[in-house]
Amino acid sequence: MLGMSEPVRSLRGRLSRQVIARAALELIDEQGVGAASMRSIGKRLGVQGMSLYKHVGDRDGLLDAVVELIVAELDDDPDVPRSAEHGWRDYLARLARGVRRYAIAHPHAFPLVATRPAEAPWMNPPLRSLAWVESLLATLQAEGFDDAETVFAYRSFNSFLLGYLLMESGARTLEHPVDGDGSFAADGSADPEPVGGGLTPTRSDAEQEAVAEAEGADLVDPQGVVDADRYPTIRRLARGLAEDRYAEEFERALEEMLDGIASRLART
Amino acid sequence: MLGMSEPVRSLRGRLSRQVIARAALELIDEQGVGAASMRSIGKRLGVQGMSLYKHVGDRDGLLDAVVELIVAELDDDPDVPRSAEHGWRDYLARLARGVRRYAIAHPHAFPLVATRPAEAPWMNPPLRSLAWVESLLATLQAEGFDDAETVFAYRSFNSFLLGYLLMESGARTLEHPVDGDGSFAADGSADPEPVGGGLTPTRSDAEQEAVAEAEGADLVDPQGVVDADRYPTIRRLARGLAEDRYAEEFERALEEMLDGIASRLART
DNA sequence: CGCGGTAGAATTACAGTGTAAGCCAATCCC
DNA sequence: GGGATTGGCTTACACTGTAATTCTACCGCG
Repeated sequence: MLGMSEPVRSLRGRLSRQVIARAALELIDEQGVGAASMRSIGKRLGVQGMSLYKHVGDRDGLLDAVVELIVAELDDDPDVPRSAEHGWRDYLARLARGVRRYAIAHPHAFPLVATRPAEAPWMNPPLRSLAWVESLLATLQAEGFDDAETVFAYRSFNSFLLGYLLMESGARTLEHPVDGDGSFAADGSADPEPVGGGLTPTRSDAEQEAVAEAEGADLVDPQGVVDADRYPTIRRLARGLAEDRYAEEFERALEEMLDGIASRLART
Repeated sequence: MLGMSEPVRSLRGRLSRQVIARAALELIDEQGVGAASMRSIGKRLGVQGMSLYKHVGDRDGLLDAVVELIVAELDDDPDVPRSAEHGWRDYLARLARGVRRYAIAHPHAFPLVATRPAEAPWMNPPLRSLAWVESLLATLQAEGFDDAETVFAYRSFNSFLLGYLLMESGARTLEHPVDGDGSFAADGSADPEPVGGGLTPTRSDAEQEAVAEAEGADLVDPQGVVDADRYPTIRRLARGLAEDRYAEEFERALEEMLDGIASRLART
């Protein structure tokens, strides 16, 4: 038709599990997981939302694809080793740093990696792929770990990274907010009569809530300043607690975790 | 009206943030977080769904209330100490065991405790309440910890519990499934062309996916049996990896974490 | 060159979700 | 008693995931 430069040119075949996951991850990074709806992902790809189902099957499938995509960043990370050329400590340390890199790259998505149900009880975050788990286990065994030591190291590795990085990415998320969990940001009203008494040693249970001086209650004002009378220690340590020492602390905690594994080796 | 024994008797005042959170937590425990919608919670309380908004303000508020409720189980736990009568090690260990108790009591809800955005960057899971954080920090200081040591111990405590318990509750969740994340269970079709190449050292990026022998791909069959050719180490260690040694391992890992704090104390 | 067959995107439709707005009755306080 | 207020009810709407169906551009074949 004469002036029509590009009459849309057929979207056929432009979609795939991979490009969908990529688009979803972008949305999550920019606006939180709640923003990644089928329709919004479709829109970003110039496609109709329902079309995604041919490739991901399901919303759960979509999220699984996102998790795979994130974990797959390890494959492209040049500092992550394929085998223990410089010993198991170096191997595990580099791998751990690779995991931290992707966790920091996707603070809004990391909780997904950490909490999505696994395909088997031993297939734990943050590796979450048969290939990487096999690689880790086989590498340790090649380094002389026996079965029990290997399992021990695997669990130490997982739970250390999970805990540390969830803490770190949780704190970082607060600095780049976006919205709670999905849906839309509600105005910050609040003033929430807290549900638990809070450390009072009363062990009763029912019918005694009465009035209970429920006024000021646990509260952190918008600036993050806490009631100095009730929480003096927090108040005093607040600055130190908020300080970003995550990088060095990670290195130190990592070494400590590796020491734990080493001492377990020495013990047998 | 003669025969009308109880003409409904006015639901007025029966609702509160607390009873709502309780109902929501029951639903979550039984059927996963996705099952706890405003309307379904309302139904369980014999109430209209919209009525909840007068008490929780928001869905986020609801989830926060659930988290508060769970953490508040520490208040009623007779084995959780209020102060370090038997030294800081005993104090931290008992507190940690209390946290583990509520994590195990609510495996479907624990990810909420672990990942819900905090009110301040230093207010980390799994304690999540000013009262408990204040208690922990003050107790340590009373035991002679200086500021840096206190912060260090706080972080170690948090990230250890977060990691270990998320791993454990994740594995346990697989044994008591229910449904992925919300919505309804999709039939277990799958066969998902994996999104990442998986450990291949190729660093290209685009246009080379071609066919890529994408057949068998990373797969764990319904019985949890893996391809023994491709993943021999996993296959061999599978039994050991799946074994439930969480209780003893927790105790050992806990001691190790406490050792880390102790050695940090000694170093100054 | 044409011509199914088919894969993959579009369309329609529906139940379920969070929540804004307004209503109305029960309760409380004077 | 009689407002005022509280708290549950109703209605309504935009948005979600997804089942079912239709359309259409492309592929391999003759």
